Amino acid sequence: MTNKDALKHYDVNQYRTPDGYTSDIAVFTITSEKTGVYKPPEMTLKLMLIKRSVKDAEDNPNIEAEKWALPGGFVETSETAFEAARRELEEETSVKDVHLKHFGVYDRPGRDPRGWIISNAHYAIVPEHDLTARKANDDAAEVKLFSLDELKTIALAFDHDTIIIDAIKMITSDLLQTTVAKAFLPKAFTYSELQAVLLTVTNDPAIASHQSFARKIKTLPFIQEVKGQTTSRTSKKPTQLYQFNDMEVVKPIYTARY
Amino acid sequence: MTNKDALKHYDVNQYRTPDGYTSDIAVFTITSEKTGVYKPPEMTLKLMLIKRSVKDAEDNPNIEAEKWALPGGFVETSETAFEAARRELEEETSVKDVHLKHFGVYDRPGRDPRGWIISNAHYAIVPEHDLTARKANDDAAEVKLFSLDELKTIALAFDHDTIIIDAIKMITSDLLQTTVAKAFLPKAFTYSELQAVLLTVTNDPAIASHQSFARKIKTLPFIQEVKGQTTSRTSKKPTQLYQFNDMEVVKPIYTARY
DNA sequence: ATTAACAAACAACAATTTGTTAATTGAAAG
DNA sequence: CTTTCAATTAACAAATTGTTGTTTGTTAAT
Repeated sequence: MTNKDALKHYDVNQYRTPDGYTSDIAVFTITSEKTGVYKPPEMTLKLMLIKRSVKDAEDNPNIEAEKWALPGGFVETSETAFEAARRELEEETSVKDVHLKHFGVYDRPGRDPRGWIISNAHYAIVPEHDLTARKANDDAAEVKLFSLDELKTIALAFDHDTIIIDAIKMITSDLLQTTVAKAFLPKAFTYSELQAVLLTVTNDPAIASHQSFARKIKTLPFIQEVKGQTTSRTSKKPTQLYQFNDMEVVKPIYTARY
Repeated sequence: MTNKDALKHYDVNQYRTPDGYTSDIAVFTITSEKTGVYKPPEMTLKLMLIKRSVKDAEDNPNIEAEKWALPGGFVETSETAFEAARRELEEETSVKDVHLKHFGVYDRPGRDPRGWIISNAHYAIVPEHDLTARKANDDAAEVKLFSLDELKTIALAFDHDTIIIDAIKMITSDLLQTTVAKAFLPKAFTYSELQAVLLTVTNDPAIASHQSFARKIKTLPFIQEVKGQTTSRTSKKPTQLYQFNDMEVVKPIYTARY
């Protein structure tokens, strides 16, 4: 094999190599504040952050201590950053099968005082009740959910402020332009539950109007009725359940209404 | 400063570090085949690839020789992968100010036989005439533009087949869902030129129909008429020129028509 | 000078979708 | 029995789209 010969001559150290490769995760959840029985919930999009502890696991002073940060950690040689994110998320929250998506790389020289460390950033969507089982580990003194407004007011470690801005931008456009909203919802949901999810990131009147949205959901090719299935979660009158099918759509901005 | 104390205890070598960090670029262009004078052009989306030479710059056997590959190279400590992409693209094609966007990271263990090498992938949009000035460098025996159909038939280096599939997916959805189309067009363009760009990645009837698209372009909030400016590039009758303004829009799939 | 050719622009009308307001339904709660 | 309320249905005007056909401005051939 000709690659073998070439490898003999290849010196892996002719370039300076990074000092580390980390995987960070912006964990989003939507908290549902029930406004009463037989009412649709009020939903708020929140981001989970951990407070970096004063001492690390070996009892040494911790870097960027007492600031809020995205959960994450070093990627191992045997895994991808995506797999590392899944592993770390399970260590942190004991949740498997979360929706996870890469959204950016952060590699600005000097972004981490420990050296040339590249961060591969992902966002995750975790249902609220799965986060209640979360627990702080050695490196994380505290875990807390922040609304997008609260985020503006706190001190963040490293360049996590930049990463978080990008994460919010990405989850916002994905919620509106893809079917990820399904990761926030039960398999079968009502039109008003879907609507509440979307309203956490938009105030588009065509989505905010009950009549328009209830009429529209019936015609969306990527959503279908669950025939004969209803629930009374959101109203006294039993209401139709819907589910996403596996269709993915891309709609041009050039054919939309303005 | 408390970070200083923490750094004394931080051992940069406690984790295995990557053997390299590269920046790869999927360079897209649209070739305009003029179908005649005073006619709108036929456009085709193409990807520029380089053929890896048998020997490298030091006259040693080259890795993945004679396969087609994305241009790219190692990121230096003093720069981001994005800056490296810009630098390499200028070295390769002598073009500055190209539209450039990150779209993925490739870090599967074993993807590169030289070691643990992480690729940060970008796509670039370069006007066709800027690519004519391109020249092969030491590492690149040959440079060629491939249509999306031709790409399926050739041997690609490393995991560049996967990277290219993702690049095409990304530029397709960006062309339709953002205003990047402007990077393929002159500052002022006709409705049929914009239409031709979009038709390289979609066959949506609302875009393909001349009447519908010509009527629609007047109502798009992110495009405006260049008052009183016309051209005869595409027809004998002088036709109105348009330009993108700086508005960015996000249109939900939930309010589109199906 | 007249005419053919042709993309762009415009017109017109039916079909469809949306915005809006109002009425109805079904079950819970008092 | 009545009230309450989210969901659903109805109805109609307003706006947008699909479609077909006509006009316009210019080039090029006769």
